[in-house]
Amino acid sequence: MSEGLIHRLSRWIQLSGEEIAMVRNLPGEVIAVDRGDSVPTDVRPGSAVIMLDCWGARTKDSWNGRRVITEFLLPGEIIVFNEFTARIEGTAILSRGRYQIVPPHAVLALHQSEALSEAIVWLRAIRHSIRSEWLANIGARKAHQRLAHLLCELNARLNAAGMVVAGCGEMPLTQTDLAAALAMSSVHLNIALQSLRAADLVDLREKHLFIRNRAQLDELAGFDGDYLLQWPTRLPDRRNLLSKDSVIEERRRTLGSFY
Amino acid sequence: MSEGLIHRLSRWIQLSGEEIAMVRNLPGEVIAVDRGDSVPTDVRPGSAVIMLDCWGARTKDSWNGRRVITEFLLPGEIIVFNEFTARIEGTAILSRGRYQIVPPHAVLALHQSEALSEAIVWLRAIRHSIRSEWLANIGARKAHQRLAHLLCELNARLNAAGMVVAGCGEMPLTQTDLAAALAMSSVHLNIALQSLRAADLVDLREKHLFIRNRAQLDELAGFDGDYLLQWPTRLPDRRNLLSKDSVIEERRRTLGSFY
DNA sequence: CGTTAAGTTGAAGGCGCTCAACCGACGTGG
DNA sequence: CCACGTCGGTTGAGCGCCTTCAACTTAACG
Repeated sequence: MSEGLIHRLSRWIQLSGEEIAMVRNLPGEVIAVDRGDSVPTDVRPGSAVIMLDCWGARTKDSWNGRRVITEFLLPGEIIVFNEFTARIEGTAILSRGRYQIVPPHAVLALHQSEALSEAIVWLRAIRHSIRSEWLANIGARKAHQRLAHLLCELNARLNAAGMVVAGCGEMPLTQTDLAAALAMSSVHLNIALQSLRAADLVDLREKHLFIRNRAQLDELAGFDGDYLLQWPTRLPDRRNLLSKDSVIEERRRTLGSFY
Repeated sequence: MSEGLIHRLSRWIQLSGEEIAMVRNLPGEVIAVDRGDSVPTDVRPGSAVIMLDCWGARTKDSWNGRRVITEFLLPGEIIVFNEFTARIEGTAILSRGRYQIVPPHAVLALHQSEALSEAIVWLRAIRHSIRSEWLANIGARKAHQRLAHLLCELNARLNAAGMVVAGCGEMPLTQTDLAAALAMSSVHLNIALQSLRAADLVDLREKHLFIRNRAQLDELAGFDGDYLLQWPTRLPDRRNLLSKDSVIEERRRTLGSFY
């Protein structure tokens, strides 16, 4: 079902045929949506939402009625809901497509696989790291650099799902969306975007993002993809630090707690 | 040892004498530090850092050499390190004091207590929610409102540790620190601060924060403390949704995964 | 005392905001 | 089939928030 997710997971781990089948045949309601829809806030804790082929965003309605985007959800990305998730942010749909709600028992089943469990935790760590980088991005860069940085990131994340061909991938975000994520007005975002276009760095139109000069764009943005944790060192072997039972218990407890 | 942490934990759960003793007698090296120091990056995964009586910050060195603060660590707050933590951000010390590094086995021991485990997860959820709010804060508010909002937050967090008396608490952050957290220049932060002072809303000097007019400050900042999750509803009882074994397993797996 | 860190102030300028109008594409309904 | 409304994108004008640079003060500390 979700080839994007499988592609992402396969980036770090060798999935067995059984595991691939498990992911591909995940149970749970598949929901067809369009831009403007949102994921219900009463998703059962422990469930996971998989963006099958639509884009989404975590949003917050802040002061003055401004809707801020705190995080983008790309096709093939997975997010596990819990008691807090809905209280913190909303979940908006930004493009036509489908997502899936995987019930708690199936999420648990995924975690039975050592490799899948590790990969899912890793994906979550990536999302956390991205938020951190966003704060740094907004805090330190000028508008056109911020935009360049975000486009680099989105391109890399799309690429991680195998959705970039020849530097070009589908990217249905509106300029308003980008502005809401980058803490700037849509008017100025338009200007920043055009400066990138004028320099022939990116081509962003008809819902597609085309990086025309990756090296130069990275340079302008000061982009270093390390924070995306795309090329992980293997998790350190902790079996020599703790007893065997402790290892299992510790994995259960702390792999999920990375900040 | 860490009365602030105990105070924070007690906010939601009734700690037994045994649990209080367990927290108070946590093992692990206590380290005396001063502003400018930092927590080593090679903290063993699974360890926890407790800010006993010093302030800290997670920092990121972004483009142009700017050091951005992504998160403040207040006295009595606890953060569990894992394999990713150090790769994502540094951990700087902002005031003289002491922190403690609790070894993995002791962190696991804490989690043996149902109540403590729940509370620690809750504290982590709060920290995540705060980051989300920061993005919204920076994205939607003007400089003086951003500052007001942060001061409201800090006051509330200090209060959660029982460290505010008559609206006044110790707060050793420099204006440079505040600026680095709020995505603004220290010069303009100074101006924003003086506008708050002129309106007699806050008094910030000699390392103390005094909220002089809470209602008006909240109003100006558009501050709603809900995101601090200070008045939680109880975690929903999920025992009717899953088998007994599943409940235990699910808690282990998903309580840590809240985004 | 000399040095360093933190806070304060001024001046100058530009980056980015708001407001507003307009265009093109698209979908819908009369 | 056309009229219309909506949405997203683009552009212009004006201005003000905020930044940078710099100098100066004060406090803390050896």
